[in-house]
Amino acid sequence: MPAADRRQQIVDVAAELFSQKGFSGTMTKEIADRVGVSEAIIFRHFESKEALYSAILDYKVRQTAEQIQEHLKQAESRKDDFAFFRTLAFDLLEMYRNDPTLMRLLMFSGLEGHKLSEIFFESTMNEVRMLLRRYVAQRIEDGTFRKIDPIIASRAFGGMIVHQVFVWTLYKDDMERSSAELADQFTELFLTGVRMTNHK
Amino acid sequence: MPAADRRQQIVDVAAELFSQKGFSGTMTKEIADRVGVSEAIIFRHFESKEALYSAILDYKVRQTAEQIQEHLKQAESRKDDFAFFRTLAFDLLEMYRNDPTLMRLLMFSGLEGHKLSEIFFESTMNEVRMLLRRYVAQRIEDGTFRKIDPIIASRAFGGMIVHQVFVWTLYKDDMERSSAELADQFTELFLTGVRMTNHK
DNA sequence: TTGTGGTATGTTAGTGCTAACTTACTTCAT
DNA sequence: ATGAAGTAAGTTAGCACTAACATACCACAA
Repeated sequence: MPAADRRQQIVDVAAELFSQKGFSGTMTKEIADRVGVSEAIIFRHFESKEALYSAILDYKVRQTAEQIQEHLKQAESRKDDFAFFRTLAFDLLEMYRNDPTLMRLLMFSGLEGHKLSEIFFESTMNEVRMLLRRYVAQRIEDGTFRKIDPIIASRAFGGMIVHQVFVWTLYKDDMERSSAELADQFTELFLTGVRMTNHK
Repeated sequence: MPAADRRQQIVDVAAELFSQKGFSGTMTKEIADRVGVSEAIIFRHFESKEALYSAILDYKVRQTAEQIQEHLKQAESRKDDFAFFRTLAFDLLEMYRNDPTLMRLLMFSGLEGHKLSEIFFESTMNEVRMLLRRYVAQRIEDGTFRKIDPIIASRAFGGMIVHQVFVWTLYKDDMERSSAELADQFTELFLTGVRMTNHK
């Protein structure tokens, strides 16, 4: 098998394992076995276990960052408030639902204090936060939203989404709701909550 | 030092370490050093590292469960909606803020699939969820709240709170807001969002 | 065509260290 | 002098990582 393919294969398998058991809970031997190859091969492609872990996070973080950028653009192009928030919510929910490994990797590495996850939170996630804050601030100026704290309001909305992902990630969920339903209801609740009361 | 005291001391120190680095990231030697005692002492008090970990989770989970019960009771005794939700939000925010180790332990053990954290999520946290759902359902029946899905609405409110805790736990926060401010705004946003629009 | 070297991909069988856990012994208060 | 509290010094197993060797494939000069 050509080197590039094998490398990618190792990354895929290892991502799965690291996301299940964290960095120190995963053994290189196990990765090798799962790939169906001897342990030495791992170390031909990656300098160390640490380097492999970084490569995985880097890969996942890049991939996710791209997707999120896309979604942000799409959301920004929406003209009405409902479409804006609902698109954002739906896309993020779907993204994590389709790839649960990402959230687990981010949580593990966040807890373990790995740099790449910090970078992710401080760059990509920050863009999401900022977009939300700007949007809310703008609508307050417009007089459409009440005079709330845009930072807290943004966090409230983000919280609904992230927490749902959190629940999906950590426990077997006790409610069966589609991303669409959740996005609809979260958005409606939020918009009703922040709009001027005399507004339709 | 009497056995009971030493035991408690070990639990305290180990809780701190496990919450910082997870189960497999923490070494028994390190715990012993931090306690200022030889490693063998750890194993006189606990059968294994695993047993120590379970003891810690058990201790923390019980302690937290009690606190939460209290808070739920207090919240339930509140007559008006604002007081109910705001009390719940504030108490939970403060609880985790005062003891960040708990959230980290729960997250680590949740990710690692430890039983006790499952139990916690399925018993104590479930009570919180159920209380919220019942309350919301009741208010919908009363005609005070709009005909929303009580389960989703509860999750939305819970999400605001838990996510805030999540942010405090994982990243240096970029916003400085007190639990009181957050509780106020979350509650107001939520209540405005779910109430009948023609209601004051 | 064929032999020859070179390179890429792989394996086996370690090495050395670390970390959980143990044993055999010491100290000391009652 | 007995039992509770503690220690020093292992033992064992596992894990990251490596060295040495094996095989397949390919380019190309004879």
